[in-house]
Amino acid sequence: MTSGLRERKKLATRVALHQAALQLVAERGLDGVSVDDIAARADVSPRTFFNYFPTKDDAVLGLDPADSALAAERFAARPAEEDPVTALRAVQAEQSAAMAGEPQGVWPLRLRVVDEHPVLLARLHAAFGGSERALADAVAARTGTRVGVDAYPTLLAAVAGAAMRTALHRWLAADFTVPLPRLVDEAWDVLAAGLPAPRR
Amino acid sequence: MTSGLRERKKLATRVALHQAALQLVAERGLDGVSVDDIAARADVSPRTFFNYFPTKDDAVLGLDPADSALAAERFAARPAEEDPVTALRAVQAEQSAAMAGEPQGVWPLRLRVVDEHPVLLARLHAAFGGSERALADAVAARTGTRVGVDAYPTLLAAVAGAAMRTALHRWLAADFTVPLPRLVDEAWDVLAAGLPAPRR
DNA sequence: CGCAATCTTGCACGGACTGCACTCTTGGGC
DNA sequence: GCCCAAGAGTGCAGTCCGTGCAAGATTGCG
Repeated sequence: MTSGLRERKKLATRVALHQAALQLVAERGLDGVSVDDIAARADVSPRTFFNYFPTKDDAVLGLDPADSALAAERFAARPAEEDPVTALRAVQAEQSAAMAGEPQGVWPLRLRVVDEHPVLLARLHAAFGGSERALADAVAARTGTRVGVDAYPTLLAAVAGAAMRTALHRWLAADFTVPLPRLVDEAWDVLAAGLPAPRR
Repeated sequence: MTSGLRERKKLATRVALHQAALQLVAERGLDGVSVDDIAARADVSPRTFFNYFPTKDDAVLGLDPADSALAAERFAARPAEEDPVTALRAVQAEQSAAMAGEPQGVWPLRLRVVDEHPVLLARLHAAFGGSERALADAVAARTGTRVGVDAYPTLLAAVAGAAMRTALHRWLAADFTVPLPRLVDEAWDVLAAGLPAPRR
């Protein structure tokens, strides 16, 4: 699983850099923290920082680049006879549970920090965008449609992103007192019903 | 309407900077163009550039900051008895027609450039995000729901963004040979139906 | 015509990020 | 255990982005 010492060390510094970046920015704000600060707290040279993250912002978010393919893979792994929406709901149920269950409450902290820095929000959305593109391909494969030609795959992928972002937004607004998977589920209920106006 | 000479000149340089940025980046790529280059082509000093745009990326996109409130305003202006989805469809019909009708084909060029530079895509999505937040407030006001508490307003706003982005994506993919408003409309048809799997 | 507000510009600076070259560590063959 | 090749960490120098400040030019208005 975790192969050599080399791999483990590399992962460790990556995590250390992310933690340092996230915590420092939470304390001092994005502009109050320099790359040098982050590198110092993680005990590496400033130059090394850029061997791990291409950008200060990326270090703060600390997203695993492999994550962008994850949703698409899990979607593709669902039983073939399943409705696309049903399959997607299942995938996001898993994912949201995983996010909520991460140790140290990384996601809550991430979301708080992101909420205060529009730039990071843009970066996060860009990451979602990567997932969505991969997901659109998977949806196209499953439904026999074509990305770019038919509306369905791109739209469904984008809507999935919308569902997740909405859920995250409400999760933050509720100060993380509500289970994230439930919020995701509620979003899909509204979507599957065709977005009817709520009765007042 | 257009008041003094001052105002007109200011707008002119703003447009000049945007055009210069967009065209240069289309020619040489984002990294092949510096702020100095852009300022030079627009005939202003490099320092002045930053009086108009906070960022090189923003100059390339050249979005009017007032646009972020536009969708919400038009939505609020729709007849009160209208279904939220219906109202939103009408707003996006107007907007997409306006975008497609802009002189010089600015939007096609923008989209081509954005397509080649993920960073710009992130910035563009951030701009959409601004619109969506304002829109969510408007939806909340209309439906008597609360942003952050209820799913509906944030979700509907996010879905509207998804519809528009999907339409823009297909517009680009079709090399702008299909009318944008039709693509927007198709997206909403699928959404209003609850995202049923397309029959193969 | 002349003053006040506003724009433009140059200067200097800090921070992000990159290419290059050098050193140090790790992993594997012997 | 020894050695060497690959990979990782580091320092240095340099480019470009973006900002505060203060001086110079332009416009609007009385």
